[in-house]
Amino acid sequence: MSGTTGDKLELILDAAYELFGLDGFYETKISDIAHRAGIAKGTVYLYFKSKEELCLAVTRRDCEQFLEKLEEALQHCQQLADKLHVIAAHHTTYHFERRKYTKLVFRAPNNDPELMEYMRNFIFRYMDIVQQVLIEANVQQPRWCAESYIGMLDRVKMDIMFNPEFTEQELHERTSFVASLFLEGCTQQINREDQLAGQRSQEGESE
Amino acid sequence: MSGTTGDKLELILDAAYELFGLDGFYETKISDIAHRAGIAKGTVYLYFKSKEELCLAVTRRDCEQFLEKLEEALQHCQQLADKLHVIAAHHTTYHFERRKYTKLVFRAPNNDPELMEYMRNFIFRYMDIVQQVLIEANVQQPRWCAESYIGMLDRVKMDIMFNPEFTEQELHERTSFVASLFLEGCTQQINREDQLAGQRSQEGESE
Amino acid sequence: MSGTTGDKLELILDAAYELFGLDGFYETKISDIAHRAGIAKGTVYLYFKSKEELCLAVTRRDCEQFLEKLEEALQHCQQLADKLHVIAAHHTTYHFERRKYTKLVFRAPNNDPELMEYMRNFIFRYMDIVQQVLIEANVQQPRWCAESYIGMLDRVKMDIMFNPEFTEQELHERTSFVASLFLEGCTQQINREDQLAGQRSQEGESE
Amino acid sequence: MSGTTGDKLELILDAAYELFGLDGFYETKISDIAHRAGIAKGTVYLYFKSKEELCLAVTRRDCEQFLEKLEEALQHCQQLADKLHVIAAHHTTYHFERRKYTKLVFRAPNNDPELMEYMRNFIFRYMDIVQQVLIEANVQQPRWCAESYIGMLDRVKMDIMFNPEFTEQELHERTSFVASLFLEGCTQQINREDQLAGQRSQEGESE
DNA sequence: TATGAATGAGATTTCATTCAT
DNA sequence: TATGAATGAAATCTCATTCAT
Repeated sequence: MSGTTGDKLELILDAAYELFGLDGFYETKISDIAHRAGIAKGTVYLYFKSKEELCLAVTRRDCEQFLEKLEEALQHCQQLADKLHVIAAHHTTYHFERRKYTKLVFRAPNNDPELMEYMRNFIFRYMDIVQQVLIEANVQQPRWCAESYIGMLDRVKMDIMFNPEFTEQELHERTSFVASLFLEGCTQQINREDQLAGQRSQEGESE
Repeated sequence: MSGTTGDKLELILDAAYELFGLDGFYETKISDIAHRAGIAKGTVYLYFKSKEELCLAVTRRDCEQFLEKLEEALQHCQQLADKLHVIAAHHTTYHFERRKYTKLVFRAPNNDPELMEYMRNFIFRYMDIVQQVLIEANVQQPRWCAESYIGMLDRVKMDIMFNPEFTEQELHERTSFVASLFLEGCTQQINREDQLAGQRSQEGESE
Repeated sequence: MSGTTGDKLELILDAAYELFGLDGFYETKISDIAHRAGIAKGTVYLYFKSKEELCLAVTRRDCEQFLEKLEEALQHCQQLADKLHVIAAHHTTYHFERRKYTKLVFRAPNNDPELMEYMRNFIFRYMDIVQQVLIEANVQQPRWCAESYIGMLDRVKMDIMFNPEFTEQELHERTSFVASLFLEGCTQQINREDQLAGQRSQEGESE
Repeated sequence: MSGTTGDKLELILDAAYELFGLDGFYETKISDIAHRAGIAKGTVYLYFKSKEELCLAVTRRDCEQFLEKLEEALQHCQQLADKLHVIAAHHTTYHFERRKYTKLVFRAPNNDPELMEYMRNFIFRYMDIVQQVLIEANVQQPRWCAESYIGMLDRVKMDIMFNPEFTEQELHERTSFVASLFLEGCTQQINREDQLAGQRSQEGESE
């Protein structure tokens, strides 16, 4: 009545994002979504042909936003280390901010080919961006590196999701940690540690 | 007599693993499972109180096996590098061998607390094993390192799952790559590359 | 519009009353009720949350009607004897008119606490009405008398239900009989009979 | 193994009586009965063709016992008043003793013709006994009187069943009350009361 | 007789989707 | 567009009964 078409579409997407994210695709009823959006059940079907299509739209909006913001953030820095940190921070922060809803990813319709295809594509695009950063810095095997980096970050995401007490403080630490681990590997730390140990043992008799 | 009982339980678990893995929890009907196991629908309920409980049992069997085999494999090597490689190989191979079914992980019942708890626990136990390996090698931040390593491997798992043409050859390459990246970080490679480039440019005119 | 809604609810209640009454709660399938009401199975669940709730609604409608009509009928008479007759006639006639369906009372869901509570309450309300009539006439032990009266009438109801050939003629006779028995007790009749017999034997030799 | 056939049959009947009585026919599972009887589910079917037949057997045993005991008790008295009291006491006591299980009557299979027929028959036999007592005392309309008497007693039974706090004390009072009400009617009490009131008002000015 | 694993018909209930208004 | 009552397919789970041992 008072709103335009666009308004209602947005309302539906918001409601669906929230409920799919909180309860999962299968557990969320169209009527719940309509109720939360403050519209009638039938109206949902004026905008989306099916529950699956709605889920795809929700996912798409979320993922596109994710990529957009990432690209924007990457424009403000030049160095590899900076860029990696930006990527990491974006990944973890994005999911931290949406930690109530991030579960969406586990709770999508299992057998919707369009959604599967979109997700496959999304991850490619995400990897492409990271890969590009690595290529520019002459990193070898940029594709696989990119993928590994995203994997490391996704594990942090899982922690955020599974652990309700995950703090912002921890978020920053973990973010920096992942970036540095990726850059230098774990051996660096061993080496340094060993070197320190070596120095210490030279200085005196220690275990 | 008692063998028959065991048989049937195993038949159900196998059928359920296959169908949950192929089609997802929600898309799989108990009657499908029964049919594939060659038994009657009601029989499933003699062994499992509910579909959720069956799913939990399937998941549990799978995950326990995963951890058992990992620990066994780790006993045959001493060096950090070897151990990391064993972990990586186990992770990727395990999922490669079950690549038709690994989807199970995405397709679990969304809101079954017992399953959620079990999965949470499983990941902890997995991380503990990796962490222990790192601790023995004096790696700093062993917990976070372990987690990152698993994240990197999980990303490979996703590739295996999403990409039907993933080859065994690629599997080995990716496995080694992840282990080495984790050890040395991506900068190592840049450095080497830069050094090589430096050397080459000293020797003559290079691009 | 709103009339339609009411219609459907009424249709369901009518169908359920008929089928629960004829066949019993457990033997009646929701699909039967829907079919008889000329609607879809799912529609029943728009109006009633469960089969039990539907049964409660059916029972409630029936019982409330019973009490309403009773109270109305009682307003038209003053004397105790008249009132007792009205009560008896109402009880027997009500069940005679519904003799095909009265079986409902035996055929309720066994363990629905709400229904149990409602029935318990209904019988109290019924007894209160009868008790009030007795109190106004200074009858001693009005509670227990009321209860006994209802018991006597309920036995007639059972006869009506169990005996398909129960006639309207018999109905009236039984009704009057119960009312008079309740008022005067069975001894009265013995006495009269004895007196009559005594008189007769005094007058001469009779049968 | 250690028991005879008779033993097991009795065990089953006992268990079935208890469970049908406590939970109702539909809510009681054959497996529950077997469990409580300490035998295997299949064994029940060696003794009874179906759940309905078992229920019939349980009911039959219960009802036959009821009638037997009643007839026995009636042999020990001569006067109408005594006999009526014996009938009342037997009815109420029997159900009081079994008050946990009396619910059986409401919870029988709805559409088993054999059981329906048996119950119809049982009530006839019960009424015949009471009727005979009344005939011997020259009570008019002995059939209807008998029926009314049983109705009054059945209402007490209902109270016993529905009211968990029904005491033995109350049981005796109610029993006597019903017997006396049946004999003398409620008017007697009014008359007496009125006479007393009349006497009192003659003796002085009292409210 | 006794067992209890196996069966499978069948019932309730849910909910995505439609469509008359 | 917007509504929401109505639909009905479909899925889980139960449990009386059977039967091989």
